Amino acid sequence: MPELPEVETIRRGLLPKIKGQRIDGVTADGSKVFQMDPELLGLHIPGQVICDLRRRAKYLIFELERHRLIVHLGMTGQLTLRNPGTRDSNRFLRHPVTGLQRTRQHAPDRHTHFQIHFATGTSVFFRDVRKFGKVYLFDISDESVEILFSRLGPEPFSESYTLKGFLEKMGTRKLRIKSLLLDQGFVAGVGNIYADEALFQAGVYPGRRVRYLRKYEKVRIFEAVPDVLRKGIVAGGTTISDFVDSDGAVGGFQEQLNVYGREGQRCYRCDSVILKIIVGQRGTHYCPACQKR
DNA sequence: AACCTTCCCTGATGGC
DNA sequence: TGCCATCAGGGAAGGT
Repeated sequence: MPELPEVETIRRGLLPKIKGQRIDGVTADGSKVFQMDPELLGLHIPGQVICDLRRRAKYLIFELERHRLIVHLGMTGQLTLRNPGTRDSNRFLRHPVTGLQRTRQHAPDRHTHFQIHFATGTSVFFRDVRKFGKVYLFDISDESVEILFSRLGPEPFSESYTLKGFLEKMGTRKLRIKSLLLDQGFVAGVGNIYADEALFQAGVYPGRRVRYLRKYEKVRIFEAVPDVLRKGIVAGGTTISDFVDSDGAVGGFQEQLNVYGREGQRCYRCDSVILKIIVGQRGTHYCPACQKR
């Protein structure tokens, strides 16, 4: 599940390879991931240069000369480069939930929803098995793009992410802290994995009601969120099932997870058995000794 | 307004 | 062997 570190890892991998490249052609299928007529891609995109690739929350924004192509990877979305000079891989990563996933550059298949081709022969593929991803195309002068981002909270690495704002937004809210961290309007970019890891690092039980948190606990959560996200980026993201970077390689942060996916295993810090519960309809992992109720 | 639940979607898995 | 329920979850929609 691509969260901020996975999306940022993709951005950093793609940017140097595609910046300044002129788009030669585009192919797209009729998938529901497209939030516009997919034929508009072929109509508008070819001929334009990719000026930049930015990220806002979990969205990737391809800045073209006259358009913005915006991609949200949803649950299983992948954005990869394919170099015609490199052999496609037949290696797979095995996962009990989502099964076999390619781990290297691969040829397009039935889940590949669009391809951007460059004159060099290189392509960018968007592949999404479960189709929870979304693709948008905006004219560069279309200000309605802001509607897409208007409800997003602060970027955890920006100056808009302040303790003061963090505490104020918590206010006297009654929901559970895990659910609040998943709310993209509270802080942008946190998903299920990093929410669990941040709460472990902060030593806070995920089911705690926000209004009953002590101030020092809120401060620790405030600090833990960017900290675990940063560690995730440094490790190249987390691969539980589908995530691959722009070169098709798996991430490394799954090796550093303290609680996520570790149900029944021992806590590295205190040797207690990690538990899994449901919070806000999401699987939630925690250490009952390090994160007391 | 705040909060909670349901839905979308696919492929692997386990029970019968 | 096949069939069906179950699970994973980001985010929007619908309900209370």
